[in-house]
Amino acid sequence: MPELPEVESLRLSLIPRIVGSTIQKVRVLMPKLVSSKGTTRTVSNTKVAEFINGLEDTKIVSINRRAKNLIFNLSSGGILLVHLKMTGQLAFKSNKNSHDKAVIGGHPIQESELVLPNKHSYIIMQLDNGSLYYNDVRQFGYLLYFKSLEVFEAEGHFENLGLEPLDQEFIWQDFYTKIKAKTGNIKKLFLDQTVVVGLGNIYADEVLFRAGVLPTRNTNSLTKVEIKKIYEAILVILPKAVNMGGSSVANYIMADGSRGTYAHEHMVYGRGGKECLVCGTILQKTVIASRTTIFCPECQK
DNA sequence: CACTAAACCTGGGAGC
DNA sequence: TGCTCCCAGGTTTAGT
Repeated sequence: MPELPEVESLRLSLIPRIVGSTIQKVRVLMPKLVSSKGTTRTVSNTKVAEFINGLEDTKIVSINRRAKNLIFNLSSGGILLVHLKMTGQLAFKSNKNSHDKAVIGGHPIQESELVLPNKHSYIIMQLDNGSLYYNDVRQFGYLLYFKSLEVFEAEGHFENLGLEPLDQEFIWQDFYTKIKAKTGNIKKLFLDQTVVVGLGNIYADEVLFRAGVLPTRNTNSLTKVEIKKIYEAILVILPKAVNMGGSSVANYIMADGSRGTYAHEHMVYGRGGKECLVCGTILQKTVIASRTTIFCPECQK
């Protein structure tokens, strides 16, 4: 899936298009997607009806993000929570036939040809100014409706999430303290979202490469200097990736179907067996927490 | 507790 | 052209 830069780029591309729009009609073609996370998802007709009734005739007031979740605040006081998991997409088609190109960080992003709806458009929302499609090839994602902030908070969806790396609150001392309180290898720690959120398999490897730290290193062996390098790498890589619309490795797209260009900046992700772009050493591949992990044995210690 | 593997799914690419 | 196997941006849950 999209990691933080992709979810954030999607959010930024959605805001000018659908904040202020009213949801008129909702169609749920894949009922399990509106139900709670989990491995086997079964959904009652009542649950689907609650989802549809909660969203119809309500206005999208704002769109926020926590970790890799998108949070739509509705004029009714209700909340729509969207998680894209591996292959989710939110694509908007305007009623107007205009070519409206995505502009992220001041730079227009190249458009792709996206047919909407398509065979994986499983939830379709008709807005007053266009249509919003939730597509998801692998069907891992979910869209959850909560009738109020109180109900949403009571469910404790975000309770184990760590620091938001793009926030002002992401300060060095907090990061250092939190990381020192954990054990286990640093890559696994990034993937589990408990210290800092938003890094996934791509950005965990990219950050560790930039910081010069091996992904296999146990947190209790990391020096203060090394942790500082990791902290600084996060602060450089994530904003830059957002500015470039994220990494479109396979099917990640923004609201208008355009693709992000940060994949061109990848130093290690997807480059196992190739030469390190800094020192020329062959990049090594290993598996950590069941995920393919790429690193440079020379640049990372 | 900590860690790993499986589960949820479809599709693209590699190799034969 | 087609088959089989492996792999994929995430996260939860079952099993050791």
